Amino acid sequence: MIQEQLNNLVKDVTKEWKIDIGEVIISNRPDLCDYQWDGCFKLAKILHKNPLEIGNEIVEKIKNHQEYQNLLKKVEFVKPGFINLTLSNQIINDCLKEMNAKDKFGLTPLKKEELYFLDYGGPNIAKPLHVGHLRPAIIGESLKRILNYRGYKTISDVHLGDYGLQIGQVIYGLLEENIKIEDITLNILEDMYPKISKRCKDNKEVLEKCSAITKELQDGNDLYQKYFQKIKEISLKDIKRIYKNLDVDFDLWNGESDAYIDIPRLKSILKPYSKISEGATIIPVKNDLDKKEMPPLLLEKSNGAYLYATTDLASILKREEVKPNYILYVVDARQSLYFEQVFRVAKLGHLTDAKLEHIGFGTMNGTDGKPFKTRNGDMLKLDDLIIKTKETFLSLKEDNNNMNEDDINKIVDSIIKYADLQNNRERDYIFDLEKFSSVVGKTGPYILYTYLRIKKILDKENFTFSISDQIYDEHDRNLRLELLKFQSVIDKAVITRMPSYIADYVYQICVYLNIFYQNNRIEGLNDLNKKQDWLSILSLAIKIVKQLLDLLVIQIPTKM
RNA sequence: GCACCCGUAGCUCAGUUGGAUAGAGUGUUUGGCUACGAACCAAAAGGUCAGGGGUUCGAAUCCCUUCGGGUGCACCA
Repeated sequence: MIQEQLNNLVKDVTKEWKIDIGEVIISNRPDLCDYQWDGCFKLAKILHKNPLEIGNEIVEKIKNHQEYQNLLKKVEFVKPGFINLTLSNQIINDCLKEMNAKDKFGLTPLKKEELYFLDYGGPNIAKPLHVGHLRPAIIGESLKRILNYRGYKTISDVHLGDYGLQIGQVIYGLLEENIKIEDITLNILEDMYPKISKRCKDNKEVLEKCSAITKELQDGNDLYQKYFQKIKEISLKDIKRIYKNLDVDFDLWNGESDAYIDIPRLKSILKPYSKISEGATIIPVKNDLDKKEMPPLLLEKSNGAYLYATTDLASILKREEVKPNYILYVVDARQSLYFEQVFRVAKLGHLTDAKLEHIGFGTMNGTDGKPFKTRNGDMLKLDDLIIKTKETFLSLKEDNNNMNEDDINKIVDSIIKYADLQNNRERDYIFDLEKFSSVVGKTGPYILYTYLRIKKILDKENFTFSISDQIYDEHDRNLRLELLKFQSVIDKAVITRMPSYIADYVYQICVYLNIFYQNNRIEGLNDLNKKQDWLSILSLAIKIVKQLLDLLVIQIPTKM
């Protein structure tokens, strides 16, 4: 990897000072150089010298280094204190050849193998999937693919919300309306939860009844268990259908109810740390370093029923069986305090050796900046979002109606996923239906379109990959240089757990591809060497684009 | 009340161990199809990085403070 080679070069020429100076980074002034290094400032400060003096000294050393001719076309020291590095054509092309030849475009092997356990999706079996479920599903799936691609082992678990109060509420409603188990349908379930949930807010008595049902269900009440099984069966079938459409996949379909058998063990482990407060079992997690308030974790309700926290902790015990190095929870950022509590309890009881991370994502707001709701105050169902996006897409061009169904679905899917994944996941974001139907600019279709138009060139021509040591113009060079960033982008996405870096990168490659396309016509080229080089570069570029799209859970249509 | 997050172009947003001239998309104005597909490319205009103070050779980024917005704070998930 080129960046590493440059780093080694700089380290080598500065080793006599034995000072840790920063890394060589990709230039933020591409008009001046390809890579930059700003360690002169730090060196100058520590050595009490003029940065200019040090800079010139280092430049001389680099020029005299044995690797210089091979790696660089130019190295210079510029005003405030930067060392600017410009790559030689030779090394750029060598790197590209290597990327093409090696598996995963030459991604360096991991230093050690680790297992990531990912908890994402988190659908609730009592209610239909709505647009709010889009983010955890897509971010989680994308992260899983990124980690996997980087070489880590992963296990994904959907972690169904299937044993809490919401089930008690639905069962209460079904019994009240005398709906028999065999008559339960998806539609009935979809109506029931919001109805009873609202009543619980207004009426304490109903809430208590639902709470009691939940408790009895957890204790194994036969009738409630039968209702629960049926509700789960119907609901899960629909949930699986939607995730399949989204190309989101899980290794495990466990839920809160599956964690139940580990609760007695959990309770005994946590016994030394537990206290009874107002009839409920709590675990204080505040420590002396806390500036903020840190409420205790509620392990068991005063009526003996278990909560989200109980099953989450019990799930950790179960997950520990596969000895994960990390457990990632891809859940709404508003739950950060909650996860802080859970993680502290997990540490108290030494439930796992894994590092626990809350991968929070921002709240989805409407265009008014308030939490998103449809006109009638509900959440927009995920199915409806897809239907609406599809309708808008078809109305854009008459040609779109002539495309095959599968291609249309893939494009619509790319619109939705790319609109979501390009956001920095930690921030709240505006859910704008208009944005979810745009096909121009920085969108899924822009990338797919770029891929297909380049693919078409390649399909017409007969060639095998081979590149000379030439680079023909600035557009050509920019494209080649962009491809070299592959490893550093993947690494950044892994470290920050942010798919948006991948989304950004694939867009940037496509921008350079389109500029190239516009300026450098391949068809009818007389210079056969140039033609060969360009076809090779384009073929490598779109292979990379395809791979990056896969990491973003986006599929490529046959045409558009 | 306490705590956390956020405030960057008209709008939506990048900018993460502090670096050079703060970047995209969209919208506005304008130019480019006899063309490997114009779902594209090119150009212009658009900024007190919420305000103030501090640290630093250097701050959108770190610290303090004011204002504005959002979120969370035990029997929901």
